[in-house]
Amino acid sequence: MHGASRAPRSADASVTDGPSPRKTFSLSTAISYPNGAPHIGHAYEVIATDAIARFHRLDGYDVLFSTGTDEHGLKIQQAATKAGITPRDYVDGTSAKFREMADRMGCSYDRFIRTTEPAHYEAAQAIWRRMEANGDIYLDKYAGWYSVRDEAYYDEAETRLLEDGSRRSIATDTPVVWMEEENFLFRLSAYQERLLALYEDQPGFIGPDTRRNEVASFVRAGLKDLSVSRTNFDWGVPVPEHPGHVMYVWVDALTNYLTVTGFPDEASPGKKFWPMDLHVIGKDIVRFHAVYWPAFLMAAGLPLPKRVFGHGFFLSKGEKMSKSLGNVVDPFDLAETFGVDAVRYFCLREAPFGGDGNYDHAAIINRINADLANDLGNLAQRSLSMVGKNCDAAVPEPGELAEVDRAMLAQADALADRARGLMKDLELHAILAEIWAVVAEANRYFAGQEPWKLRKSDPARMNAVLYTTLETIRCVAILVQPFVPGSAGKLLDLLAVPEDARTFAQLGEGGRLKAGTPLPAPSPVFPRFERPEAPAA
RNA sequence: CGCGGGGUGGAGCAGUCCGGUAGCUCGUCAGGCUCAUAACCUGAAGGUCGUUGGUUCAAAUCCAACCCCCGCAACCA
Repeated sequence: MHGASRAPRSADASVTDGPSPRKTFSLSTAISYPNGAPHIGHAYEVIATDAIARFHRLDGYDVLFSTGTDEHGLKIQQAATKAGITPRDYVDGTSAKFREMADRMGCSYDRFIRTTEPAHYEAAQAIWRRMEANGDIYLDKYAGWYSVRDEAYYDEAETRLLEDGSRRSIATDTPVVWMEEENFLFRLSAYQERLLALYEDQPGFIGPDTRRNEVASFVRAGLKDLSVSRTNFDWGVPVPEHPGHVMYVWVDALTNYLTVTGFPDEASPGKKFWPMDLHVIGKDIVRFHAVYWPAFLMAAGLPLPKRVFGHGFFLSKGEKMSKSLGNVVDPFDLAETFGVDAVRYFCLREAPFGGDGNYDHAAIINRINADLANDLGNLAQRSLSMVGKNCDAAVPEPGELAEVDRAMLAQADALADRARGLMKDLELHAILAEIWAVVAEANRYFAGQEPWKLRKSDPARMNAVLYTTLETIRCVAILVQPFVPGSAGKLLDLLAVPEDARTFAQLGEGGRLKAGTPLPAPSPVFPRFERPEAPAA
């Protein structure tokens, strides 16, 4: 049941055998709340996480990459009622769209978790029982002004009375009603010191740094116990032994990360993936992942994830995208217009990972044409077409390499370690910048060596230059696989690099091109994007 | 009163933690090349780094005050 992998994993099959267990790397996106259509933000998160997952797979790790949908809660129940169908039918439809989106974006998740799965109910109830057994969950009567829209209680002072006698929250301006509930509370207040110690001792737990500062100051301001059950609706995971209660959505939702590792089954093959190495989430839900989640896990006596990273948002002309402003960008449209790899490249290159980015058509077109088509695509095309015409369509014999050639290759070979170092800090944009610096260098090298002149004056030298260029492209292509998997694969096809020779272990001396290997006819890998319509106003 | 992010050549950004010739991408202009996807290479123009004051031999970078922009409701990463 667990770990059903749907994406082809060519390289993995051959190396999983053998007695020594490989080092693991497990990571997740947040699970999406499917009460609307997926937009570019969801796409961004799953694309970035996919790139990190692919990077580690290529680097020899045994990877678990999970994503999915968070399907419970009052808002879903209400949306379903409005649509005149059951919550179950409702989420079956909307969850599928999120999964389609991840597929469309070329994401190689190993597990798409839905919180409505039986396995997840079991996990959520198991963690509940553990927290309860630890004495951190207790029953309490609660009364206060409740906002359905916010799913939150407010103190009377946080509300205001309108002229018509109704009451609204001041902060959110949503209607509130007086509610009295018997609720289970989680003893969050007991974890304040331990959480602060966690942030202190494990500075990498929350990233980027600015987010950690925010969270730490929030915790330092004092934590109140958290209401973790609801009785006013029933679309949720039932609280064990208390059929009238369903769990607060965040208890339920956060537990998905355990579910995907097979929790609570001790014998599950996924157990080795807990604790996860990384949760990639939006900056708006850092608090839930960096405060509630570790507190729940501490209460349950379970190990904590290594890192929670809050990425930024893509803004439209500096404004938040929103349905009401009508400036949302549909990921399906984007992929249709520009191609999946172009969208992936843009998202990961345009904004520093962790910071906000700006989306606009001119920017993505510019990236596609300048970086993908002109720099890398054209480098491949100009070198491969020379090889096709002048080297019998096979990898040329390099002969003795000159100093410039070796310097070029040294730069390409140095990329892997630089990339690994930057990946540790999740500097995805910087990895791409480093790779493209080598691409620029390769273009300079090619122009400087003028192989088209050597063709007549010194064919052996031409061969060395072309070989060096092809080899540089090979290294670049292997390294960009996590970011633009489809195009990188095509590029490697053009270089006749076998499917099983495309991991980071084959970078540099580990897998140099063999002279004489026949090459297919070159064709453009990254076409330029030409505006179909007249320049927009 | 608040919390956070930001104000650097035409545009978008890096650099600010650990002061010391202001850098990158795109755009513009000029030149080169012709292998290549009107691509590639070279060079140039263009910024008193929000303002004011302070520390210092030296500040985009440290300190203080101030000004401006954007989030901290909702659908939502």
